[in-house]
Amino acid sequence: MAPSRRDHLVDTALELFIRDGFHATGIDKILAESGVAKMTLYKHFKSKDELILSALRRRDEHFRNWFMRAVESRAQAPRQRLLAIFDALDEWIGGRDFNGCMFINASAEFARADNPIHVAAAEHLRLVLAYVRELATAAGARDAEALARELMLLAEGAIVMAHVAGQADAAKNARRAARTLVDHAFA
Amino acid sequence: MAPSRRDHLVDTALELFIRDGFHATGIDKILAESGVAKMTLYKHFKSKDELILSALRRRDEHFRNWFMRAVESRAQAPRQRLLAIFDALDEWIGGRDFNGCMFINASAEFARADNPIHVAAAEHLRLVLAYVRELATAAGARDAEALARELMLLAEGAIVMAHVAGQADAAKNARRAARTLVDHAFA
DNA sequence: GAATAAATATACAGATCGGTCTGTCTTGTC
DNA sequence: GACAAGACAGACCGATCTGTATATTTATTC
Repeated sequence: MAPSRRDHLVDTALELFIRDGFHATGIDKILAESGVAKMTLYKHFKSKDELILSALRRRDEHFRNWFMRAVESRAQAPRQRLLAIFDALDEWIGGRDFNGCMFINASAEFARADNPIHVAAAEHLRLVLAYVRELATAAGARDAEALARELMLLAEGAIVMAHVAGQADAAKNARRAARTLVDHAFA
Repeated sequence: MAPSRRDHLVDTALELFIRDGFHATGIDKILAESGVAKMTLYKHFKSKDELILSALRRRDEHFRNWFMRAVESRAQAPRQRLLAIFDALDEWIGGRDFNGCMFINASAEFARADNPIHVAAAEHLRLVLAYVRELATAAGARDAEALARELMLLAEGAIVMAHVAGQADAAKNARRAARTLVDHAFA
């Protein structure tokens, strides 16, 4: 079954938003790239912001799905999975299409905390943090919440250092630090 | 001596760029806010991008100046200064005007690595990292480069978690993790 | 006080923005 | 074959964008 026009639109928008940013990507470029008519877009979405929100939702789904599979396929032991987070991160960062975290970027362009787009970005981080907390709990960390938050800091920091400063080995540095923190959390 | 029109322009632009972002801040808004004429702007800057670059340079100067003073006024012992980084960070994040890191935001809006604005953002992180490395070296860490990079990850991660997810205590979590990493680096 | 330089106001150009409207063409169903 | 739904093309709207041109006012300096 062919993807619906709506899905195709969201996929195309997602790609362009990640590559060029939100403000820099005009409606017309999305339409030209996807071959969809303008009226079709506005039949499915009330505004560009709604399209952005749909793209963020899809990205959140895809990313977390990929991430959880990547972590869990790399290690069975819960404690090893906490480190596998950074192996997955390294794979992502090293990929050809890496262009930073879409949600960090969205928060940058829609800075006010009450903007629905910013709220969606915050929710994404909340969900990823919840997953890391699950891993930490399963591993039996003394303070799973604290450990999860610390590992999140390393992960987000690695994304930033890789994207902004071009540090290709950021995830490897993060993994080394994570091992120290994990060891300490179980000592 | 009154600040020059040029300086006033850069200061106003800086404020608006931090608050609303780069693409979302039009030339006209900067002019209206600063009370400067358009021709004056284009006498001093060839383009908006040049104004952005000037704003980034000023921000880099101001921020690193503030940051180094904030760290060094909080602790004398080099090893304590490594932790004071996160106390300074906490003060910044808790401030009323905190709106994320301007350089992370710039890299988000100007995503291509060869864009001069992106390059300027990368340079800022490089300089901050160099300072942290100095602190780590002065403290006599076994591997100052590695420790500095790890602490940078925590710092950038804290900025992201605070701005995107609204985690007001991100710097405190980062400080806790930093203590573990620092202790480990001297063990 | 005249000359000079700088900043001003204002209008405008040309492009692009998000979004609307009209009308045509295709497609599937009865 | 008639009909309805949905996607298409493309003109169009007002607003806004960066950047330019012109002409006036202000301030400094000799």
